[in-house]
Amino acid sequence: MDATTTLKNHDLRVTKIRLAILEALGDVHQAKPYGELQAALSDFDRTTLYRTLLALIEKGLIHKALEENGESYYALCGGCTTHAHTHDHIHFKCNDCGTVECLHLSSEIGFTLPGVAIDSLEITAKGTCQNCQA
Amino acid sequence: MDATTTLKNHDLRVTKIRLAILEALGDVHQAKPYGELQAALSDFDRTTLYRTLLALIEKGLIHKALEENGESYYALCGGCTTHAHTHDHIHFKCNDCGTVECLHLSSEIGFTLPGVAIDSLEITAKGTCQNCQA
DNA sequence: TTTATTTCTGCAACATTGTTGCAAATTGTT
DNA sequence: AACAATTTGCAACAATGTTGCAGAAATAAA
Repeated sequence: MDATTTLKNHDLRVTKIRLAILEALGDVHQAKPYGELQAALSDFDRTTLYRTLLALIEKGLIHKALEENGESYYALCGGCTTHAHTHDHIHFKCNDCGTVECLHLSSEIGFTLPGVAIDSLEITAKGTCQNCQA
Repeated sequence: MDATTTLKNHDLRVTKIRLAILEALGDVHQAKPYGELQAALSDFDRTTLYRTLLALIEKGLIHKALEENGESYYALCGGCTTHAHTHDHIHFKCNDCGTVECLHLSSEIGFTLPGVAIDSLEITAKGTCQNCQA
């Protein structure tokens, strides 16, 4: 499915920056930091990028994978909709190359906290990715 | 153990803002957002607060519990040292009252990701805390 | 395809947090 | 009390987040 169709399916008009963002995010399993996106999309206004990211998040096309040192990382969603974000995955950041990946978990992580009702769970693992292991 | 002793034990000079930060963080199990700290410590310069937080983190007295919407949440460490941060806990944020708690896990969370070497793990759960459940 | 309507974009402007350099003030030590 | 080492406050700037608004662009309607 191409980006144009994806946008239409998600109730979004097809515009240059939206197509550009979807293309820039490219790989479904890799999150990109805001700074990198802005550099890649420097033709567009910063405000527009900001608002477009918000719109894409709201419609369930992308999600904020991670926030670190004041910078947000964004990634395409695999199967999220406006009403149901199914993020049964964890984010892994390689301390070496800085790559942030969205990985699916083979097994469910289950645990309870006494007294509290858990709605959502975010797991961020850090370490060394396969490529960076000498 | 009082704050003055704690600072000395951690190789830090005893200054007003450091005592004030430790006091402001108060409860070991609750993380406070930067904005709240700044408001509580408005007598001090913002830069000083910033640098002091860095110093306290480096010496293992406090840790950054969570980063959300560009704001960092800080909490006292329970048993961290300069060289060994033992954060075998998760952070829980109540969507109702906004409270962020550092909770210890009763059981270890164990899982592996194919190919990668995991160094650290951060888990943030969101939901409704005990107080906010009607 | 032209027009109308809705939405999006770019610009200006400002708030907040992060960050560094430097001189003056403070702390711990002798 | 004097000294050396740190720390603080101020100034200054970078980056990100955020809003309002007018002009531009995209879709819907004629």
